Amino acid sequence: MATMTIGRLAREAGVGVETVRFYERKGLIEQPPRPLSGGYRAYPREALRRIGFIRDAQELGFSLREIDELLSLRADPAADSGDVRERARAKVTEVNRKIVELERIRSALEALIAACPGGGALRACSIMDAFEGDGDRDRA
Amino acid sequence: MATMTIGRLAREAGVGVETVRFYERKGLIEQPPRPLSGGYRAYPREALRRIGFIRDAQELGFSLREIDELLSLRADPAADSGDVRERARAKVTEVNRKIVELERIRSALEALIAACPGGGALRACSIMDAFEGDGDRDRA
DNA sequence: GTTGACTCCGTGCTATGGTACGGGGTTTAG
DNA sequence: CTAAACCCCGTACCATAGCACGGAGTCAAC
Repeated sequence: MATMTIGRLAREAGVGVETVRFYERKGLIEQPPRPLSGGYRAYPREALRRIGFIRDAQELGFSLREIDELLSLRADPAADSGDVRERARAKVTEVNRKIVELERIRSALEALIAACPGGGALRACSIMDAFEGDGDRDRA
Repeated sequence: MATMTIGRLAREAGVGVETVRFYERKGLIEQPPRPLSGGYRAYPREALRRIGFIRDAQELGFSLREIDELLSLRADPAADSGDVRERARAKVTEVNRKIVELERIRSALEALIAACPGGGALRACSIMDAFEGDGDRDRA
């Protein structure tokens, strides 16, 4: 069969069984079909990719609520596709901002690495000396 | 004078006063000098940039503990600069991974935007259809 | 020298994202 | 048909990252 139990899904996804149930309660993964009168959940393999996406997005600073928003962006005939496009574009902007900030941090780290090439007599330097942060975030 | 009170610092940084004190307790910003016998904290303007960095890094999925690690990467003569370089390089690798994942998410969003150009009769599509996630994270 | 805004500190509460537990029911293998 | 391994659900507990509060001290201005 092409389905798996919750235990196997959790193991393969590298999370706990409780985490899968937690995501289900939060609506991040849909409750899979199960034999009437209380049998076990039978997950399609696709659920594995979905959990992978959730974990990836979490490491990038998206909350579960935001991940739910990402996942519920869908273009089906029943939805207002203009609205979906708009929200998707907003997410792209957000992602681009994150990439820019990560690149700034990377630059700062690389400057730090370059600045201390050996056990020489260097002036103290930290990541803040190289980080180009202007604190523009709250001037909206 | 070139210093500011905690209230002003918090306002300009866009955080609460309690948050500043919280960061101080956690060692993320050092306790500023203050008149002996209990006067007010006098923050240098630099503290503003530091808080900016903390907020930026948080939005990118770094925990306060990890941010502390980033901030304490410093190449001063008293430190083992080889070790600092090594840790900095590890952080660069981590940052690069995050950038790659964000680019994958961006591609998926752009595919979604392209796939639903108007109110046409399109097959349902979601971000998962375009996301190239192989779930390799736990095969270490 | 008093008022009002601000700061001090400790303590307690909240939301998020889980993890642990425990008394059951289910499934599969022998 | 029974035992081991797994799953069910609810509830409780935990760490992280703050926010709220309250009584007291401080500072600036009038």
